[in-house]
Amino acid sequence: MAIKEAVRPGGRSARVQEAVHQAVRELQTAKSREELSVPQIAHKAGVTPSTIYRRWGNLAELLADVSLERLHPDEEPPHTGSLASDLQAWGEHYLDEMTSPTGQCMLSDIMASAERERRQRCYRYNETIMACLRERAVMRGEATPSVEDLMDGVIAPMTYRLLYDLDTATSARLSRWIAQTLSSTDTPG
Amino acid sequence: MAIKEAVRPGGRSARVQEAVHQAVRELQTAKSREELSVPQIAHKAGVTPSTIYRRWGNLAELLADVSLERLHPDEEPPHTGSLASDLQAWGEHYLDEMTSPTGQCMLSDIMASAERERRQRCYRYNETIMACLRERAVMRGEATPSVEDLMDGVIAPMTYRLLYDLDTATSARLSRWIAQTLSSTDTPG
DNA sequence: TACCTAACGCAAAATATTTGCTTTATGAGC
DNA sequence: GCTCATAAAGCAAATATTTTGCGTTAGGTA
Repeated sequence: MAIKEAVRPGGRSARVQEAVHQAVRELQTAKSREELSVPQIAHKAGVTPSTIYRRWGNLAELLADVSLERLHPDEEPPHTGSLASDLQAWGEHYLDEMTSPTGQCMLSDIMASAERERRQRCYRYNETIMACLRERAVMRGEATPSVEDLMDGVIAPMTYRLLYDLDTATSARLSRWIAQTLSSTDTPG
Repeated sequence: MAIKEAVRPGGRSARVQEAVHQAVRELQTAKSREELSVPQIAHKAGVTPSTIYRRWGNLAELLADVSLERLHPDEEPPHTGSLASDLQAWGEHYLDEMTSPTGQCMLSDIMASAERERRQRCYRYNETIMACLRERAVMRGEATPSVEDLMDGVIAPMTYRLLYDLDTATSARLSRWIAQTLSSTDTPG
């Protein structure tokens, strides 16, 4: 099953998709992950289970789809004056979200997806944010590392710890990652 | 369901566990992930499905259990003379394993596990290896970063890309991560 | 307006999962 | 060694989920 990006918009498909997503989001607030089932979601969404199976394949992919949508940037990260502080501010907000039970579920739902594309989209999402913050810094004339270096130096350790060792995903460490990553360009040569 | 580490060893439990693990490993070579099922594994292992459900809870946890066992260090990483080259050698081998279809399955099976403990064990496993390589370097009198810095600087970006953006998990990048990580201690202050 | 077709509903069939109860095998105490 | 207590396995019935074939509906297009 391929990831469907654009179902015919505005039509019945779109309504069904929205109803199902909505049903998942509502049920998630009331029930634990293990209590969720496709028939249950289908019933709440006013849809037959086979519709869900045909569209998403299985529960895991559906949950991953919903989580990925939730991840999307509501708005641009706040401006704080420097790349270091932009990274710190955005990162602390992100850590807050992702260390919460809801955030942890989102992360593991996405990781549990068999679709490589889906996981990659998660990567691209963070990449877009890094590119945005970096662009601001460039405009201000700051020396900046490449987007790739930001991904490796800041996003990677943060995500790694969010996934594997939650207790060590802290804003104190975030500061270190940022400092370390920026230091390689601040004093070039 | 908690992770069971030590079932009564040598007894029937151990035999069942081994038979089931074995059955999974054999079936994995012949079938794709989506074709695997608990009843099928149970049959191959000469066991009833309910035994598997009671011991592991579901297919995902069983697969995660098997994958985690496979991850365990067969032997100590080879000595190559310096921390940088030890890291490079071990890392290339690890990348090789984990970029293969089998390795990718292992990773996602482990990530799909709902058990935080299980994922954390994966972290500890890498930490042990980093500690081992670092210890060698210390014995040789090399300046070395902390284990935590090795995790953040080398393991994190490598794992992050293995999970989210496979094509960019390359040994060329590995060299960069190693160089970058070691440079912060090579020329201290 | 009249197709064409993707997506949905429905319901039966196939699978998978859970559960209550029975049986077996192991380890502990004698 | 023998007996007992118990954890884990087997079995089978009851549930629940997932798949599938086929008829229906609603958007899109000519």
